[in-house]
Amino acid sequence: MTEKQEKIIWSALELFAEFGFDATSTSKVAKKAGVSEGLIFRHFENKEGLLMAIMNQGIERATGYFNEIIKINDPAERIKQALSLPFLIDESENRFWKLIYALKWQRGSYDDSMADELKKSLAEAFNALGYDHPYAEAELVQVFIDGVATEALLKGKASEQLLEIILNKYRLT
Amino acid sequence: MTEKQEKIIWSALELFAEFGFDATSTSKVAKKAGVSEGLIFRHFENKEGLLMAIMNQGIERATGYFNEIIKINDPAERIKQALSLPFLIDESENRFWKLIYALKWQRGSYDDSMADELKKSLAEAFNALGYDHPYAEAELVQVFIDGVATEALLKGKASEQLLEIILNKYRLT
DNA sequence: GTCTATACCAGGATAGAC
DNA sequence: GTCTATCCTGGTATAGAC
Repeated sequence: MTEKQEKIIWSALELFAEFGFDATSTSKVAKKAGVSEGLIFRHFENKEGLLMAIMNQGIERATGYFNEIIKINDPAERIKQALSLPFLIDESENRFWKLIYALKWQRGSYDDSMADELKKSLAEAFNALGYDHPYAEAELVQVFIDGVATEALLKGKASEQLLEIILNKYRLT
Repeated sequence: MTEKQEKIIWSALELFAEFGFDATSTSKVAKKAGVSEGLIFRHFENKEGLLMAIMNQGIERATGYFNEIIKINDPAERIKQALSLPFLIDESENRFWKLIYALKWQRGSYDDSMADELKKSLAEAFNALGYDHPYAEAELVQVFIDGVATEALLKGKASEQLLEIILNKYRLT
C-alpha cells in the first residue's frame, strides 16, 4: 500500500461519509487526495472497488472490538461492556462508522453478520443470568447500541447519563 | 394534484427508498410512473423539489402520530404508547420511513425538530413519575424507538417480545 | 506508480409543440 | 397538462506516455 493509495482511501472515506457514496464523484476524491483521477482506477478497478477497500480495512478493526467483548467470561460484565461499546469508540473512527451506518440503508449492502457472533454471545450471557427471553434481551442490547451510535454519530457524543440509566435498568451499575 | 403528479410522487418514493436519492435518476422515476421525464420538472422544478414534495406529505402524517401521544395525559400511558410506536406503524408507510432514516445520514438533510416536541413531553412524563434524570430517560426512549424502527425497516417486523421486555424494564406491563 | 488526455454515456434540465 | 426532442455538464472509465 503506497502513500498515495492510502491518501486516496482516506480522502474517499472522508467524502463518502459526509456526502454519501453516490453523491461523491471520483474526481472529487482525486482532488482531495492530490492525485490524478486515473490513479484511483489503476489501484481499485472502479469506484465500487474503492469502497470495498475502505470497508475491509474498517471491518477488521470492528470485529476486533466485538471479539474483545465475546471473550469476557463473566456474563454481567460481558453485557455491561457491550452496552458501553458506543461510548468507547474513538472519535478518529467516526467517519468509518458513519459510512457503515449510512450504507445500511442502501440496497444490497446491508450485512449484519459482523455483529451476529456478538449477539449470540450476549444471548448466552442473559441465559446464564436466568433471564426469561435471552435472545430478545440480546436483540434489545443491539437496538440500544445501534440507537446510541446513531445519535452519537449524527449529533455528536451521546451523554454518559444515557449509559448510566440503561445500566441501572439492568442493575449492572 | 393531478393523477400523474401523484403517480410521480409514488414512484419516486418507491425508488428513493429502495436505492437512495442520489442513485435514482429522474428518467427511472419517469419510466416507473409511466410519464415523460420533462413532466417531473414542470411540476416539481427539479429533483430536489420532488424530494421535498414527498417529505412534506409524509411529515404531516408523522407529526400526527406524535401529537396523538403528546396529548395523552397519564404519564405512564404516554411513555408506554411512545415505546409502542415503532410496532404500530402501518406497513404501507414503510417506504416513507425508510427514506427518512436513510436521509438522516445525508449531509444537511438531518432535522430532528419533528421529534423534539415528543421528546420534551416524554421528559415531562418521566419527571411527573419522579425519575432522577427525566431528560436522559426521554432520550433513551427515543434511542429505543429509532433502534427498533431501524431493525424493523431493514430486516422486517421487529419481534413483539422486544416491546414486552422493554415495557417490563419500565414496569409498564 | 503516476499523470495527461480523452472517450463515452447518463444525468439533470429546458424548449417548443400539442 | 403532457410529450418529444434536445442541450450540456459532469461522471466513470480507459489509453498511452513518462
